[in-house]
Amino acid sequence: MTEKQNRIIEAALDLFASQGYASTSTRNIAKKANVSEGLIFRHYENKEVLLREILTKGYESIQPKLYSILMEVDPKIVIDRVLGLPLDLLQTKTDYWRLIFSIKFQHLALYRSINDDHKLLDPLFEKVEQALKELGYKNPKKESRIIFMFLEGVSSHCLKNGVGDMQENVDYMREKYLKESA
Amino acid sequence: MTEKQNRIIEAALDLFASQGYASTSTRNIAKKANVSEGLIFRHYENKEVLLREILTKGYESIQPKLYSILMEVDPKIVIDRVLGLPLDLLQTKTDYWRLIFSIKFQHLALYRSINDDHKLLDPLFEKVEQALKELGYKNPKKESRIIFMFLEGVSSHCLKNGVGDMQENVDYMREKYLKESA
DNA sequence: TTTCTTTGTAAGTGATTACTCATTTTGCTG
DNA sequence: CAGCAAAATGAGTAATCACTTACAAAGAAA
Repeated sequence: MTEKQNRIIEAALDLFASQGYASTSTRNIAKKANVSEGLIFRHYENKEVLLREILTKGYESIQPKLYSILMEVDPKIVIDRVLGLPLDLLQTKTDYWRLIFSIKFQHLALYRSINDDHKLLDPLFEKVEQALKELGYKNPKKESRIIFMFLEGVSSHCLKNGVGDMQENVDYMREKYLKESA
Repeated sequence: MTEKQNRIIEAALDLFASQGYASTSTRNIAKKANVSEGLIFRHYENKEVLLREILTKGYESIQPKLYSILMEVDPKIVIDRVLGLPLDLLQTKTDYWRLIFSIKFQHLALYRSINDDHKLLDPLFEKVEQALKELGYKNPKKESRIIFMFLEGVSSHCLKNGVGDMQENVDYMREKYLKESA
């Protein structure tokens, strides 16, 4: 990876995340990265390949976090960590997380083909289900679904309205699921 | 509203929802609506005005549902109806609902200016909070936030993966909040 | 130095974009 | 029927799009 290649990736991620993939021109990416437009196509076959490269790199950058949760044995810590994920990713990987959400709705076919490669949250789902089971929940599968729908909602909400006081709500969710095991 | 005007609105909603606003050309809208491209600009100043018109009409079409919930006095029915909203809107107003979600992330400024005009779910939030209070919940505000994050997650999830067995999860949520008032 | 490959640029390409405009058709009113 | 305004068209516009191509630096190995 040359330095200019890095600048292209960073500029494209920034623009894709803030304006959307379709509304971002390769011309503007080149301008922001301070390289010639032709260089983009030397390194990346076309605009979509560039997007896939960005998504793959983004996924790789958050994988350690997912993996460390999957290795956790204490069920309470599993729940605690999973509930903290959206706000964590939102603050440390803002652009990547925003890009993921915008791709979902406007380039569904593309999103699915990418999601087949790196299934982001699927393994976590089973992990949470198992953790809830160990904590004595009667319906671990359905409780797990509720938690994941809640987390998807938190991500979606914060991306458009900002984080605000969402930490409080996540903490309340933590109390709910960790103190009153039922 | 002429008939051709209606065809333009319908074609544009269909294409905006399935391909995204930015990737949909006025040329294709005209072709799908079977009208000349110029006619679009006779009725709508530009592409963005057309989008706003679509969003306003969509909002008006779901307003009766929101209003009937706001008029409901039985707190249990309020919760029940609100929890049913996403799957209801997803099946009866699919394109509009998909469009709303896609606009959120890729045209945030536009979405905010629209959301200022017709605040979709804000009044419902207070209604749910009040209902939970009446049902004896100790933290009605935070429980209400959980419900709305859950609903946003359900909408988001179903738009990309289909409804699937989501009805079960919504029903489980109903049980949770209606049977064990706490 | 010579040769070769990689990295990079600048000026293009045809296709497509949102939008305009001159003109014609349509439908209504007196 | 005449007269007129609104509805509708289709051929335009300049600008922008993703992408190509011809060519120049730059670096490494001989």
